Amino acid sequence: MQRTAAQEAEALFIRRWGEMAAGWGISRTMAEIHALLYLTTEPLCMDDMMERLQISRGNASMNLRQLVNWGLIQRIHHRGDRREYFTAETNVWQMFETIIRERRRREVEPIVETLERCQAMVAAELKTLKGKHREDAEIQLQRFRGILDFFAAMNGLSNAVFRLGPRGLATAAKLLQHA
Amino acid sequence: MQRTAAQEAEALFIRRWGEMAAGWGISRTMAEIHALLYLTTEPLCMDDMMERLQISRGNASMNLRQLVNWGLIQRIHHRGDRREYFTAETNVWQMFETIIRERRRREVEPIVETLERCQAMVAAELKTLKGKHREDAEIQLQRFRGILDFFAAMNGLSNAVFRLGPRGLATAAKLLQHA
DNA sequence: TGATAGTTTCAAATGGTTCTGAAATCAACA
DNA sequence: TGTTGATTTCAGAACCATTTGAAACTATCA
Repeated sequence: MQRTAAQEAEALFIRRWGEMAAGWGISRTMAEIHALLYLTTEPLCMDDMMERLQISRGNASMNLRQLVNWGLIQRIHHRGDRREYFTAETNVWQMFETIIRERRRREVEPIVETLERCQAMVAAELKTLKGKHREDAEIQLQRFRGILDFFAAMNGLSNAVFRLGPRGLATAAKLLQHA
Repeated sequence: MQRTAAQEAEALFIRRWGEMAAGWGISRTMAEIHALLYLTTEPLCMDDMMERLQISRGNASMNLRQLVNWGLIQRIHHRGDRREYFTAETNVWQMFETIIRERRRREVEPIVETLERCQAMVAAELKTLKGKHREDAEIQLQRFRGILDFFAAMNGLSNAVFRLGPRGLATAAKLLQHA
């Protein structure tokens, strides 16, 4: 059976999307399922995906659940069909916002909290310190502040871009060209 | 021996920084070494770090090399001392730019290349297709384009922000507030 | 050139994550 | 409520990246 260009392109994209995701701490399979749904117009059921990606039922189930939790795909029920179907968000802009918000919540917030605690700990001890020790503590505080400031600025920027909506990125880039 | 707040804060930050990095596809140890150097004013040698982080010589060597490759830390030689010392970039802004550029080069560029190939493959076949097949192929092309456009906009924005320099992020966010 | 301190390399071990497959559970319908 | 088909769970298997430690290598100095 001759494969069409569309089929080959699909396979190629799915593979690469999975590889890229793996480099960003997202499981290859989760990304592959997402890629498959992103490219497909009709909703797919679990068996479709197991067949297409050659994965086990358990694996499919776990990763589908995660994708739903992230808000990147949706469950769909067809009347008169007991199976569940899934579709992906196809608005890339929306996808991006979802991913950024989730990762911020899961990974950035904990480190910000830690940094604030570190700052507080050292600041509390600062007045009891003298000489070299005091200088060192002050430098350490600067370092913590450096990262905190960065994250704050990053949040500000991403919120501003989100606020601009779907064309936000391009608009923002254009605006900044002339800044 | 009583630990100072500064020492505890250091340990806490190093641990969390490593955990965060692990969630982003960067090895825990690499990030811990980086965190240690980021907080320390004097350059450290390999043995200092092995001791401090409880890691083997080989591990330290490999990760130090990677960090140097990324451009996040520098080798330093002290006259009359055969050992190599290392320091980290402490300008968070610069750090950020370095990381974004590296990851773009390593992870984003390959997927962009793949997407362009996918597009080309499908586009070439498009004129031979009719009816439903043609519609499907057109939708697939839209999906590929969607991601490509997104990456292009993202590149544009990050370049614009880089161009603004150290205060770029904050400036950009402020500008966009009023857009 | 030999001796020594320092660094890199690499095969093997480890540890942690992901995946499988079958049993348990759940939900819809008669 | 029982039957059936779909989904979830989970213990063990498989897999992969990281780490170790020792040997090889390199550079410096006497």
